[in-house]
Amino acid sequence: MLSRKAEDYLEAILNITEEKGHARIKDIAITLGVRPPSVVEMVNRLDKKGMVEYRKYDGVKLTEVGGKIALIIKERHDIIKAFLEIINVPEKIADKDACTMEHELHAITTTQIKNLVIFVKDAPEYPQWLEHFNEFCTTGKHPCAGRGRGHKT
Amino acid sequence: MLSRKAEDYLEAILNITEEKGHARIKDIAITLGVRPPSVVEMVNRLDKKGMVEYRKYDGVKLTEVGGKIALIIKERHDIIKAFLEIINVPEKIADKDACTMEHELHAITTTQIKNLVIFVKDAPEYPQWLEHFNEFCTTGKHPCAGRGRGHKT
DNA sequence: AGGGTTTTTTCGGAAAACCTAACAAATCAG
DNA sequence: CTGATTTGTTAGGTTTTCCGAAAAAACCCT
Repeated sequence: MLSRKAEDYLEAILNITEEKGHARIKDIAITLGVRPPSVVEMVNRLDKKGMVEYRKYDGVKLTEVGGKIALIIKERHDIIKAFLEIINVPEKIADKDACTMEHELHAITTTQIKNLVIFVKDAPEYPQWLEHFNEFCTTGKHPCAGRGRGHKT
Repeated sequence: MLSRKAEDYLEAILNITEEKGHARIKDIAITLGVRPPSVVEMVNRLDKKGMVEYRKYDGVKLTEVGGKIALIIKERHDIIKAFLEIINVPEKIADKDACTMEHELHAITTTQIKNLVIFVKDAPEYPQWLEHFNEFCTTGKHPCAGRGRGHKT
C-alpha cells in the first residue's frame, strides 16, 4: 500500500510530533536528510491518501489512519533495535539498521524476533547468556564448552 | 555505490550462473519477477559500471568485481536466512525477508548476527535452547523458570 | 509598519525502476 | 531451409523520489 519512503515520512512525523508537539516541514526534512521541496511533495501525497492533514504554511498532523501506521512501523523499529542491541550492535548503528529493516518484513518474522528478544531477556540465565555471548564474540569459544555438558567433538 | 536493485540483479545472475552455467535475460526476469525489458535496461547499466559483461543476444557474465559483490550479498543473505530459520521463521519467508535485509546493513550488524548464529548453533545446550524457545513461543513461558535458577520475581 | 530573515511553496528537471507494444534475432521442427 | 515459436531489444511512457532556483508567505525586530 504505502511505499518504504512514505512510511519513513509517517514515522518521522510521529517522532517529531511526540517530541515537539507539532511537525514542521523543516524538521521533517532535517530528520530524514532531504530538502524541504521533497517533504512538501510527499506530504501532499500523504494528504491525498488521508494519512496526514496538511494545510499550507501550517504544520502537518497525522490522521487516525496515518497515526496507526506510523505506530506499527515505530514498534517494529523498536523491536528490531532491541534485538540488535542485545547482540551488541552499538546503539547508533542499531537505530540506523532498524530503519533499513523495519519495512516489508513478514509479520511472522517480526513476531519471532520479538519472541526472541523477550525469550532471551526474560530468561533466568539472561545475564549469564549475555556474558557468554560477549566472550564468544571476542574469543570465538564457548565459555562453558568442555565442562561435560554434552558438547559435540 | 550500487543500488539495492542493482545488487539484487547481481545476486540473481550469480545464482542462475551457478545453477545453469549461464544467465539468460529470461531467467533473470523470472527470478526477480520483472519483465525482460527491465532486465535488459539494468544489465546495460551494470555493464557500463563494469559489473557484468553483456553482449546482445548472448548471455550475461559477472566480471571479477561484479562477482565479488554478488558473493558478499549472497553470504549476507545466507547468514540472515540462517538466523531467521533458527528462530522458526519458515524457510520461504526467511528467504524472502533475507532479500529485504541483505542490503545496506552495517558490517557490524551482519557480523553480530553471524556471531549469534554460530553461538547458538554451536552451544552445548543448543537442542535444549531450541526446545525451550519453541515452548516459549507457544506458551509464552520459560520452561525452566521457577526451578530455583535465579529467575527474577 | 517596514525591512530583513527564515520558512515554505512552486516549478522544472533528473535518475531509477518499472511497464506495454512493437519489432528483431535466434532457435527449433518438419 | 523455411516458417513458427521463443527470446531479446528498442521505443516510448509512468511513477517515485529527489534536487536547485526562485517566488511567496510568515515571522521577527526595531
